[in-house]
Amino acid sequence: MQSISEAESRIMEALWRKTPLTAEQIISTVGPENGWAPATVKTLVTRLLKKGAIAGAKEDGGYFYRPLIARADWVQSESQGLLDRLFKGEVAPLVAHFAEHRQLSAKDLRQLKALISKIEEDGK
Amino acid sequence: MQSISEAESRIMEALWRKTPLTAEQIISTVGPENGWAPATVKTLVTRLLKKGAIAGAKEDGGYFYRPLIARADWVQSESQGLLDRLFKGEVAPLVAHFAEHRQLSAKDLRQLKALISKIEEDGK
DNA sequence: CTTGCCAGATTACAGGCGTACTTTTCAATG
DNA sequence: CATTGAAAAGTACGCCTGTAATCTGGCAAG
Repeated sequence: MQSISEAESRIMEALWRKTPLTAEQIISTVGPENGWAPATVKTLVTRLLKKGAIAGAKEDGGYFYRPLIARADWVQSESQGLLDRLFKGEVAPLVAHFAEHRQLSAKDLRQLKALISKIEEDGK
Repeated sequence: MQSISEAESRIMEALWRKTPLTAEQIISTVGPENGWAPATVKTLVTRLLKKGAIAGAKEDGGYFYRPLIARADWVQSESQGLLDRLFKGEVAPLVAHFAEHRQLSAKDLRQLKALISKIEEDGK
């Protein structure tokens, strides 16, 4: 509950990509990705269990882990903090910042315009 | 150099708001803001000194601290990390996320449209 | 019924962080 | 020159994190 650490989030990402996963599967995806020993992955899984961020249960022949919190919720709390701390909670300055640092691709621009149109459409 | 911690960033913010500041001034702004004892603020200042994030020097009668790194640079590394970790480096999904969570104010929308227009204008 | 495997718990340990006090070292002032 | 006052360095300490190994208890297979 009290915030997922950086390393722990790697486990979560794996589970959000594909759910459920066995311990074996988590270890074989997340381990190599991060250069972690199996024991390390198990520790992180244990901590996530204790935090209530994931749950494990045996289902049809295997033992599977599932995330208990939604990625969107996690993303929300992570990005809200940054937005508040760095940009006084305003989205536009954040985007402006990325624009200044050449992080705005043509694709982003296209998607942003579409997004804005859609929002205005809905609001109408 | 190796990343400014959350608590340390409060000191930096004070120095970015107004530079230079004396130890006294830092303590009297940052301390109450965060409920920190003077000793705590001094520790954070020391760590920032050791990290090379700020510098202290005596100038006309007082001892003043100045930031050695620009806020823009710090904001950049902070937000880049989040963008990469959470949104695969794409800005549009980030904005979409905020839109879905009602974090997009009318003001933001207006500013975003202006920003996009300006970018397209420049690119032309 | 026994044995072995695996999930979960326990233990380990160093480094960073938040919080804070104490000691040392200078520079200025009397 | 001596004292003082503040800056900087050192000490402290508990918690979280990253990294990892080991112990334990229950279920499944033989």
